[in-house]
Amino acid sequence: MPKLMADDIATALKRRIAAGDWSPEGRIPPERDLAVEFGVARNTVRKAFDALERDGTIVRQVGRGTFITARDADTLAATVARMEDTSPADMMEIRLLLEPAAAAFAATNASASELAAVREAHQAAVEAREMPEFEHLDAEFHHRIFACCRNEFLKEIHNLMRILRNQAPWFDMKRRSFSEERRHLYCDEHQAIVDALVARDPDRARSAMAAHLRTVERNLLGRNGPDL
Amino acid sequence: MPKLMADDIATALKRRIAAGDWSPEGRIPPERDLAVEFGVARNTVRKAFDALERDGTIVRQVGRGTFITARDADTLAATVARMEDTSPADMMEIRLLLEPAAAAFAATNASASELAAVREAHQAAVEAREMPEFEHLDAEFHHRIFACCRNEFLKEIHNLMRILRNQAPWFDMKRRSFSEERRHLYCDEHQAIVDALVARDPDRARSAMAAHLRTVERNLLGRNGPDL
DNA sequence: GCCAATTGGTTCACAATTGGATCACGGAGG
DNA sequence: CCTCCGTGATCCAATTGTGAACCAATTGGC
Repeated sequence: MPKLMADDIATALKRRIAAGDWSPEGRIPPERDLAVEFGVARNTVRKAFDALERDGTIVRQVGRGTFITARDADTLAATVARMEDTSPADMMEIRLLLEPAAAAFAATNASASELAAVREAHQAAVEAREMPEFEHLDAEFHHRIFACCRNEFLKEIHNLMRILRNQAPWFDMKRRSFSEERRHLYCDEHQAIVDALVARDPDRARSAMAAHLRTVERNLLGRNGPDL
Repeated sequence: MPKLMADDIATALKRRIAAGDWSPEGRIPPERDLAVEFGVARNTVRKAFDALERDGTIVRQVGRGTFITARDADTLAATVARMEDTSPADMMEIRLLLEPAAAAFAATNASASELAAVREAHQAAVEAREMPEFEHLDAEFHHRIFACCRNEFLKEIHNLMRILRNQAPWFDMKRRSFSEERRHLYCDEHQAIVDALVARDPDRARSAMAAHLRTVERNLLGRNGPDL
């Protein structure tokens, strides 16, 4: 008979919580069940829970159950909230990481109709004259490339970036950096990307996209990107 | 059996809305039908709808029905909901894209204390014996590398991936693929990454991480990754 | 224009589950 | 002998799900 079973159970529970046995923000099995599982009286489990409750790792609610107090870092909502503070520089760094790869994927994986959709978005952007409309079509162009990748997760990550970039501070920045000359440059670079996709040339697609993004970075942040 | 069904149903509904199951005209089946479909009392479905109505994803009208408000798949919440269905293969593809780059960033940018934190997590993982604990420390190791990158957005993306991988279907998959032998292999590969970081060698860090992830991919998906 | 069917809104009593609290019992150890 | 701690049991209080009934608004057919 080991001394202080309650303490032992408390530490065992802590480890299992830390290990993620019951997902964060999740519910812990009822005291009665755990008592059976540990082969111990319910009162003893309660003692153990008392300790965990005191140091704040769990919360108990009559009639509902016992819950792990999720640390902020471990919830989707908190993570997304933190993303909303992303700086333009950080964002550009990630775009530079993901989009050339996405363009390469697209060059190998895209179906004919998907390619047509990309060209169509490009064409629409060429014809757009005002800044908000061009902005929207530009984003659509990039998004359709991601839609060719055969990777839903990558597509959703880009979706996320697009939403973040559509929020107020970004919009002002884009407006300030916009000019007719730059719009033409972007269209040319888009054309180069489309050409590479149509040619099914992943490497050229990758480098065309990288070149384009470095241009965007230069215009947006007023400095040279790294030479990748 | 009160097991917080309303919450479960609410998240299920959110996901189906995000996925566009019964869009596009925006109408959701009647409460009575859904109650049957979920095998649950109508009152319970109503509870779930109450939550969705509060956070504005649906609108209800007596005599007409329940409708999706944000038909736009362009909200953060919907995007994240769709991410929850990410397949392991897609996830691994993105990890293979981001983590080697992150390791390279870390090799150049990490502060001494951040490097120490990475080593500490590695050491703890080496000493862990049980599968859930090792799993958790393994994730922590990877996350601390991202924390060295000087890119908050990249860090949060990884956080997001970590949370997704902690959900039920993934957990079972990881458990099945786990073995003592593989744990040792992972530890060795982690060591190689740590060595490269300490040596401040971005290229070696990148390739060590890539090699590690290909091992993980092989074990998790039971096939060879592409030779990058 | 009226009526019936559909659909969300509301309320109620009931049962099941779950944490909260207390008590008597018994063994281990001082 | 006395204290500490786990056991087993009992009862309480809070929450949730169930099933049913009825109301109110909308729609569509007659």
